[in-house]
Amino acid sequence: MSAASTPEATNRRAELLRIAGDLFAEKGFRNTTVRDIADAAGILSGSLYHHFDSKESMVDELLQSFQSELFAAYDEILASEQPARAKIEAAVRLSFAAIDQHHAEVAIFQNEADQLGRLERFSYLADRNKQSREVWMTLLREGISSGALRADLDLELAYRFVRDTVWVAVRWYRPGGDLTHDQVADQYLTILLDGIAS
Amino acid sequence: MSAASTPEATNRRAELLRIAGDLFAEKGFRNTTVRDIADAAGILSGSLYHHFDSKESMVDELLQSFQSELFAAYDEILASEQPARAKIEAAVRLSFAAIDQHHAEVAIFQNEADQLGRLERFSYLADRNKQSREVWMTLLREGISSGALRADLDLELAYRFVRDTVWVAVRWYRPGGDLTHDQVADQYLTILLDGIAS
DNA sequence: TAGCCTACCAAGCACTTGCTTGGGAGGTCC
DNA sequence: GGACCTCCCAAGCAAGTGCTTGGTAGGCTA
Repeated sequence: MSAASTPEATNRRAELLRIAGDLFAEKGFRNTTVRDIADAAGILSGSLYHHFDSKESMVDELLQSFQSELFAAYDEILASEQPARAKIEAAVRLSFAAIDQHHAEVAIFQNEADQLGRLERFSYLADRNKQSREVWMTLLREGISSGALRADLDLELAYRFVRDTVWVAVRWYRPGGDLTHDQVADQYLTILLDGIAS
Repeated sequence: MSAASTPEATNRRAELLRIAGDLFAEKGFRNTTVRDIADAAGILSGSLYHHFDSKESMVDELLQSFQSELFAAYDEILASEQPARAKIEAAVRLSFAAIDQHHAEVAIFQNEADQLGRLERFSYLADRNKQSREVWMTLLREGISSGALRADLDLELAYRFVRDTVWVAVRWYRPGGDLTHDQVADQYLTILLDGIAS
């Protein structure tokens, strides 16, 4: 019925979660069937329910553990002692590192957050969304007041611009490709900070 | 069996298509059932098949007519006699106008192109993707060779950056909101061209 | 007024969906 | 060697899926 008493004890469970996450990221949550997951794992669909309560709980676990890790890292940057511009660069780099190391989770969050967020179980997604907004707005405000960023920026639009440009890269970036995530982050930062005009 | 001999003759059909498009955009294609569409239209699901062959043909018609209109407009900009920077600005503005006026179609294309593209019927989506790449790469190259854009740009990454930042706005932009699509385009262009740094 | 048309309903078919049930093979612990 | 545990299979259920079928009401045309 329930999973192992200590979830981390069994790594079969962790592997099933990884397989499910990859499929959710590739085909979408609703578009991935429990039979798809079971096939990819080499077992029958019913056997998945020895490890997990439901399909929902799989994606729930993936998103929660990823987000708690991500936001802890954001908080560290916010609390650090460095110039505003360096903080922004660090936050952008962190996001690209997340795309590299937690590709499935980022993709799932980007593609399914709107849909899942309507379910009560996933109401924390809206909270994390607000939290993300506060992180970036704080960084942008610090940047403006310190003189590192243009004072004539529309804060709200600038926030959306930064947020979107950072996370949308999950659509094409593939771990192990030509460029490392830090190289991509460098290029994005030069464009974001200084623009493409000469 | 088949639809009206002249599709534009009946506007009931056009309205059903609009209703379906809104639902596809909001809930996703697979996640929208023919019963959802019929409910929203106030008829029974079977009655939809008097107007359309299949659910697939509905989204097909939406995407094809939108894209043929969009790329005709891009071609006009490419062929026009104006400086490289003005062409880029025009192309960005055109994209935001499309988000405003064809919100559902843009959202569907952004969210479903990867999935639908795997079906042979929607193989033209990949062609349009290449065509879009050629449009933007041409604009960027003209910008660099004319001196309007920085010469040290990574063309490939710059293209992805521009493409993504333009279309991803469909996620939050809502027609009839605080800002017009042209105001949003202005803000995006200042950031894209000159960056957020001071 | 006969023939045809558009737009729809009522019912249901074949299939897919997430999930449940009962059980069994192989290992571990005392 | 008995009790327990982990991990899985075999079979199937109820709900939901896209789509089909036969039919009907009301209008338009000759």
